[in-house]
This record gives sequence, structure tokens and C-alpha cells, in this order.
Amino acid sequence: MIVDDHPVVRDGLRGMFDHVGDIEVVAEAADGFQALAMARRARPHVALMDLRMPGLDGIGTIERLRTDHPQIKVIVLTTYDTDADVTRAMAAGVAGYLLKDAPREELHRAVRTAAAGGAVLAPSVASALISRPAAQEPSPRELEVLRLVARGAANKEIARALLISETTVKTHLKHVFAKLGVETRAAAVVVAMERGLL
Amino acid sequence: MIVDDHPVVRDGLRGMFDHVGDIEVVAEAADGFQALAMARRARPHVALMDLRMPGLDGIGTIERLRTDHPQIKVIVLTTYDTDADVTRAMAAGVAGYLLKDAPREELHRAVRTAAAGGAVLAPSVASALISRPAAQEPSPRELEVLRLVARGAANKEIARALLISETTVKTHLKHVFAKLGVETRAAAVVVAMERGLL
DNA sequence: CCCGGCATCCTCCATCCGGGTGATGCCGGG
DNA sequence: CCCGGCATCACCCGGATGGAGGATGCCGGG
Repeated sequence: MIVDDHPVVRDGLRGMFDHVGDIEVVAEAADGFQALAMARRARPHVALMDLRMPGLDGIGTIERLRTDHPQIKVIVLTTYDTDADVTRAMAAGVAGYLLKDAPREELHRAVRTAAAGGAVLAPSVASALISRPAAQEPSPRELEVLRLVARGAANKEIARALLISETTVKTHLKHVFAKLGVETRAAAVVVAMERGLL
Repeated sequence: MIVDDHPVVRDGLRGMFDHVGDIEVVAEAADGFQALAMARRARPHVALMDLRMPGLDGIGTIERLRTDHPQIKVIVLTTYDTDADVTRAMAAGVAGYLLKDAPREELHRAVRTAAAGGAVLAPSVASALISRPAAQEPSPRELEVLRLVARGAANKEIARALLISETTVKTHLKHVFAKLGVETRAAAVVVAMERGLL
């Protein structure tokens, strides 16, 4: 099954598996909801899944697939390999994570490997998982503060908006800085955006 | 001619034009240099061009195409519609700007329109061009300062790094804030990243 | 049951940031 | 030739920021 909101990509993938004997494209979906519906009907062995989609996104779709159809192996196929995307996909339980610049043969191999119960990782994704010494994630509350910082809010405004004291805002930010390895709010929002946290 | 670094997308586009009588895919390229070489050999009427590519990127490729082969109409086909991408593409002289979620028929129409000398814009791109009353661009020097801000530098450090006084740094930043419509450095880097300026 | 993480709060303080006002020299386009 | 944008600099000031140190209550996992 192919899940991607871009018609071009869906057609491209379908074409790539068109004359491959042991692989058949049994369904296509343009978003998460369609994917769940198609999975029930078409019963695919493997799903190639984009992460960025309108409506129900890739991670949410994968989580529901894991509970409804645990036998379906999901391979993430996306353009990005940000830490946040990769870790969330791993946590959701995927059988593979490839980037869209992967050549045709790699995709064939990946689908076969996944169907056989194996796992496939793009090199850059693998290294992203390994070279993660202290990838501390800010807590939900801390991210909430950081989001307001990204909008240009001062500590006092954040305090008012979140109904907490200004001191608390500063404490949250101090922790955010430590976790992201930065020293200023400007650098913090940059790192957060690069990691896909905002 | 199709220019895109993703094999999947190239195949998808080729497939989409496969059984269309009046359109023929005469060349494919995975980056800008290949595109220039193929353009010379295959003499396409229209080029579908991705912007983000390794090596020579889309804008650079378009600029060279415009001088070497001004008769080739270029349609940008990309995932992003950030202000920076759109304006740079327009400045480079493209015949169209579409997003990758465009359906097959739209692509067909776009290629025919471009070949006939017309212009095609995706709705969101068109509105991005229109709703730009005061889209002030920071000057190169101002962007240089902003880049250091994004790395977490204090004004004093920026001054040292750029060999100017701290006062000048503040002046540059004041102008940046005004141009981006923000009030803090954190918000400034966010807006700059969203507009593709960093 | 206790430890760690989270969220909340406090005080003190040096430094930094952003706003205001004003100025100079240079360059390129009208 | 003059205007506007760019880049450079100075002084002043109030408020914001970030660091240090400590404190409380809550919750969930080992």
C-alpha cells in the first residue's frame, strides 16, 4: 500500500513496482484516513508511508495501524530525517525509514526485507539514531513556553498567557536551554525548529 | 525535460506524461549540471524543475538556462512555496510555479500553457505574490547579523565577529525587526527561517 | 517506598536588549 | 544633483534576560 498526499509520488512509486514480480501495489491513499480504510479492505503486507500529510498525519496513522492491523509492516518514506520525525516514527514502531531520494532498487529491497520481518534504515537516519548522546527532549510545558518565545513574547507576556509567574517562565526556559544545548532564546527556537519540535 | 533529484518523482512525472499525445518527456536530470547538459542535447520546449537539489540548485540552473537556452520555458515544481523561493524563481524568469501536490491534469495543462507562452501559478503561490504589501527584505549585512543571532550570539560577540561596533549591530537588528515585523530576536529568526532567509 | 522528572514558586544581581535620537559617508538611480 | 538605502557609529535609559541558589508538591516507575 502506498500512502502519500502527492499524486506525483504515488504514481512514481506505483510505476517503480509495476513490473516487479513479487511485489504488488494493492492500494493507494492520499492521507491517513484513507490509508486506514484501504488497509482494512486491501490487507497489504507492507505500507509505504509519508509523514507530512493533511488531516491525519503519518505518525498518527502508523499508531492506529499498529493497533488495528499489527501484521502490516510500515516503511516510512519521507523527505526529512529530523530527529523528531525519526524518533517518533521509531517509537510508533516502523519496519523502515527511507528518504525520498532512495533509488528504485533500494525501495524494492526495503519492501522485501520488511515483508520478511526485517528492518531497513537509510544511512543518514541510522547515524541520526546512533549519534544521539544526550538528545534531551523538552517537556510539553517547556515546549509551550518555547512556542510563545518563538512568537516574540516576553517572559511577562508568557507568564500572563500561561497563568504562571514570570519566575516559572524563566525556570522553564533555563531547562529548555540546558536540554537544547544553547544559551539564548533565539538559538533555542532555531534548534527547536531544526529538530522539528515547533 | 524533468529535473528532480528524487528518482520517485522523476518516474512519477514520466508516468504522468506517458500516454499524453501532445507531450513527450525527452530528458531527465537529477541535478542542475545534468539539466544543462541534457537541455543542450535534447532541446526540450518545457522544463519541470525542482528547486532543492544537490550541487547546482534550481534557481542557479534556471538562470543559466535563461541565458543559454532562452526558448526553454521553465516550470518550477516543488514542495515549498516560501516567499524567498517564489520571489527568487520569479526574478529568475520562470513560466510557472506549481506545488508537488498538484494533480496530473493540472500538470498537463501547465506544460501546454507554458509551451504556448503562457504562465501558470499554483493558487497559494499566486496569493503569496499578491498579499505582499510590505515584504521588506533585510540587506545582506543585516542577514549576516541575523544569522549570528540565530546561532545564539550576543550583540557584543556579533560586533567582534563582524569587526563592527556593538551600536552598529543594534542598528542592524533594529532594521531587521522593522522589516520582518517583529520585536524580539527570537521572533526575528523564526520569521526569517519561515521565509527561507536563513 | 523513595527517587527522579515535572511544574510551580521565590530572591538577588550583572548584564543584555530594544527604543529613542541623532549623525556621518558612500553609492546608485531618477 | 539630490534623495534614499546601506553601513557605520555615539549616548541614554528602562526593562528584560539569564545565571545562581534554593524550595515545594505531585506523580509514576523501579
